[in-house]
Amino acid sequence: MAKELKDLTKRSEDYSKWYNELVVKADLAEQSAVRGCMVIKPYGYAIWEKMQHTLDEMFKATGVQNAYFPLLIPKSFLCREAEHVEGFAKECAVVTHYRLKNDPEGNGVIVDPEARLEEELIVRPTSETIIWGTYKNWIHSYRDLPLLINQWANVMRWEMRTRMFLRTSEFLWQEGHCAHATAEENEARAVQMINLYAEFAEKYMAMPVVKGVKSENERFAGALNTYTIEAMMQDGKALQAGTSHNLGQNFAKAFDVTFINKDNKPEYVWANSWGVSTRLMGALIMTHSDDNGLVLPPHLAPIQVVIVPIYKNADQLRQISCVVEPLMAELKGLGVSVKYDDADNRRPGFKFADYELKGVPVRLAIGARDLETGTVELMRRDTLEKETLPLEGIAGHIVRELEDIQQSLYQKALDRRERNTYVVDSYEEFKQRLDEGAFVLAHWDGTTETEERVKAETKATIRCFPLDGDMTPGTCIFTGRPSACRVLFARNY
RNA sequence: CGGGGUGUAGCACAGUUGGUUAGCGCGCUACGUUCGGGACGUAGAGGUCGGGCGUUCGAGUCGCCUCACCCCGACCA
Repeated sequence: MAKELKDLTKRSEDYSKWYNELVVKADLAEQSAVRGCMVIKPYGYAIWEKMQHTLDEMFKATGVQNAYFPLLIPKSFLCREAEHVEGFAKECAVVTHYRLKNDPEGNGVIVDPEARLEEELIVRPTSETIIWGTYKNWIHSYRDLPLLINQWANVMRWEMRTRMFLRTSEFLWQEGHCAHATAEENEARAVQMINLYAEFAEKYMAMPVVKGVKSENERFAGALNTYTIEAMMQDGKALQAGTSHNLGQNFAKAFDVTFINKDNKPEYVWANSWGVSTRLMGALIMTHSDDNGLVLPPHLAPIQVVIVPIYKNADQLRQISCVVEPLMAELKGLGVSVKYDDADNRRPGFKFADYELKGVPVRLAIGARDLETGTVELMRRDTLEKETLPLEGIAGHIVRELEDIQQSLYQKALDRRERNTYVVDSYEEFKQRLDEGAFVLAHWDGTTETEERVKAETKATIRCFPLDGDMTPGTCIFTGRPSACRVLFARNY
């Protein structure tokens, strides 16, 4: 037992390298042989699929359709939008050849030097360029607009340093690319999508977020305006969880995408793009998990309820199963995802610990004792509290309990963020609060120069101008110059 | 690309001033006893010690080279 615990502690230490000593390694992913890429294991992928399906339905409700564009982008496409190149073209994987051949010296295969591509292809780091290259052919009239497209895809950025879930070389994401006829409609769409992300984060991930606008320095290469949702992790650091960009007419101009408007005049199309990635899984882990492992909000848990039978022999198991099976049917009828773990190659204690590690929100245990008394033991993953309840009416109770867990996870995260958010008026306090792990609302003179100086001195960056922030002018706490409003500072992942 | 660190069984590690047959724990396999918080006993399987070259009678251990990974910077969702 002591050894087991030590082992668990070791796993905890191991995981802390990634997640700042917050949670135990929950075995969702592992590093692949390819530099900085991850293998997402089935249970981890099930969580991602749940996120995908939920987001997909939300997108479709706003009129967005899914499509798919090529993985490889001709290098020339990336040169079209100057600012985009400036911000993005650097850390990319490049395809230079199209064929291998057998090594004449017998050492396996080599790249065939004869097979050099005339133009290199870039493994997409994001798809704006190829999509706008395509939109040129799709958009001719105001009747073709708005064009609302989303793609679920993988992208690759040759990151110098990778971190599981938060910054892998290859990651899974969705990227929405919309084209609109007017600037107003376009801006409204960018705002709509950041609101959608915020709703997803709060309702499904139980993760409160600050909606805001990025500073000029932090915004997407080629965008007029970048909206962001920023979440606070358990150590007080910020994580950018989703973005939505108003790209103005930059990409339309770069790719010559015009339409004939109602007055029969040609006009450039207005563009926006928006995305969230497997980073959300990192956010989920770092927001709720504890030393026993994952804690999943019921709305995203692949398994919401696990039932563990406790029995001494096959006959007892049969009796327990007779009680469990109708309950399973009832729960499924209520839309609850339930697993009955009657595997006899693991003992109950092992299963308990294992499902805690997996973050299953509700656990039921039923043994011979319960059969006699007509009860069941229910445990909540978030509080680890156990209760013995009558079997009668348990399904309805579970549904309410799941909802309660969802709410209380959100409330707990919100309380933590509010407790650790400070309105600050001196540089001294600014530094002190950051060291404690906090969000800081402070006045700033609006210059990139000051922003970078603060980053160099404190490692804190401007996360955003909060959309519902305090708009009262003041004086910059770094330079004493006038400031239009308070901005949100934090250290970030 | 700079600075630091680690490579020994599936995982996590120990391995003395160089010494003969390379070890512990977890996991794995078989059998038995167990089963309400990660069970226990017995018996097993599993290693070109990251790779290469060198020093030596002898290298997991020393030297040089190389590769991979991790951490801190620059880059970034």
